[in-house]
Amino acid sequence: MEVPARPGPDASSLSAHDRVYRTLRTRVMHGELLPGQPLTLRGIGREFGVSMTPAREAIQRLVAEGALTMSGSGRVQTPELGNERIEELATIRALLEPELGSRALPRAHSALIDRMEAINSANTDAVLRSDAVTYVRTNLEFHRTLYLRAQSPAMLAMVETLWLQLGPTMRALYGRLRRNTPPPHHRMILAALKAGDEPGLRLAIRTDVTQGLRHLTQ
Amino acid sequence: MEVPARPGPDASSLSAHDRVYRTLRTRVMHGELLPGQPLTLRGIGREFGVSMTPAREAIQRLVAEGALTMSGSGRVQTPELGNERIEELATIRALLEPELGSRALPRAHSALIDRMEAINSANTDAVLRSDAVTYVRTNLEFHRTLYLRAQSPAMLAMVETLWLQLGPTMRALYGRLRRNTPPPHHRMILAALKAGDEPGLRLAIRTDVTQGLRHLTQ
DNA sequence: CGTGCGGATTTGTGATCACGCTTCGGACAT
DNA sequence: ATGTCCGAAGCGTGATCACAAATCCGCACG
Repeated sequence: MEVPARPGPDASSLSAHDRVYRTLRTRVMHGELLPGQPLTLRGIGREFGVSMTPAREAIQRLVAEGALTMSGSGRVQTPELGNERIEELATIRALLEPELGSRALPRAHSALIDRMEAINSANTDAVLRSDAVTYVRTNLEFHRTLYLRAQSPAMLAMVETLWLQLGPTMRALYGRLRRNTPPPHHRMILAALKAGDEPGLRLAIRTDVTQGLRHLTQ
Repeated sequence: MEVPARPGPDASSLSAHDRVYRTLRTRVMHGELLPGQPLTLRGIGREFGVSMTPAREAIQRLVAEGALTMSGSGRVQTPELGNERIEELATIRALLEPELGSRALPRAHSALIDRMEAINSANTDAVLRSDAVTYVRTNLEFHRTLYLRAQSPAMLAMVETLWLQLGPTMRALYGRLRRNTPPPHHRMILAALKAGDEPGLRLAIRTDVTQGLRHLTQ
């Protein structure tokens, strides 16, 4: 119905299937859809006012990225990940994201850190309000704001694919345990950035990523 | 026309778009298509005897995986990667593949090593015959045979996505410099496997991945 | 009250078509 | 001989339809 995705900075909303794709993508990544939620081509087409053709392309693309799973009969739903899969994806995040942080560190000026602190406070707000979707969204924004400075588009795209696969699961997990403490390691990340401490930054990011998901699967 | 892809172990060739997708995917990954080669929906449909619809789905899926690039006007071709992108993808390989090797190490029995040595000799043959496509294919088979033992499907899928993006470029690069020496570090990988030397295996894989691509971009 | 079972509905798949845009080739003028 | 322009051909996009398979719901049977 609503959620304009992010018609955003790029003025390339030319094709209908791209608009559908982008909207569904951010919905999945931000955890607006719960794991196992089914999607139908005709339903999506109806919602976006398009026919089945662009809906099918958008769905197919999301399936290829792992944002959605397709059963043998073609039925599509958000993924329901097992613990071993969650830990595997967390491991990959722990391998890639410190590298992105390290590459961003030399280019992380004070304006960037200020912006990250603002996002982090919005994140803390979401925790106190028990707003799972906003929590996930601001958490990812915090990381992406830093990683954009790494100027490593392929690596960032790969990490976003991981976020995409974890989106519904993260929302469900964060919603399950109503944590009332802000994300623990974001302050360590900010401190390491200010100090220019590269090993400390790597460690802070790695523990933020793994710890954030590890104690949820136990 | 030919190249049955790998109708392979899974007997799920039910849908036409899946058959098209799989065939094109292995073509790209093995470097059977040169960088910049254009693809058209009607051409693919004609070749596979299907209409544009399944051809479009297969293409869209490959674009989502980075195996093909789509211009703003919807034109599709194999990617022409710049050096910085190649090095970035090689860095990601260097981060993920040693981890896969390390996870496979405890499960690498002698039968597996024997199979890898057979693949490696086929690889050496391809080098001596200057058969670039076979070289790329056996090289990837060598790695995949090991990584399958890691039982980390998400990580393996991510690495295969990297191979897919590098496919046309690898073929073009290996074809450009007619190397007549076999891949240098495969023997080190095999030796580390036999010795159960985990740090040595990580190093051997990392250098095989980076060195294999690094001295090609210079 | 639980358990199969059968028909109606809904779903994905693939083919076909119309539309608008991009691209490429040749003719013309310079 | 070179550059420009215009037309035709080819392209991707999206809508619609027919078909087969899967799913769902209610009814009958145990």
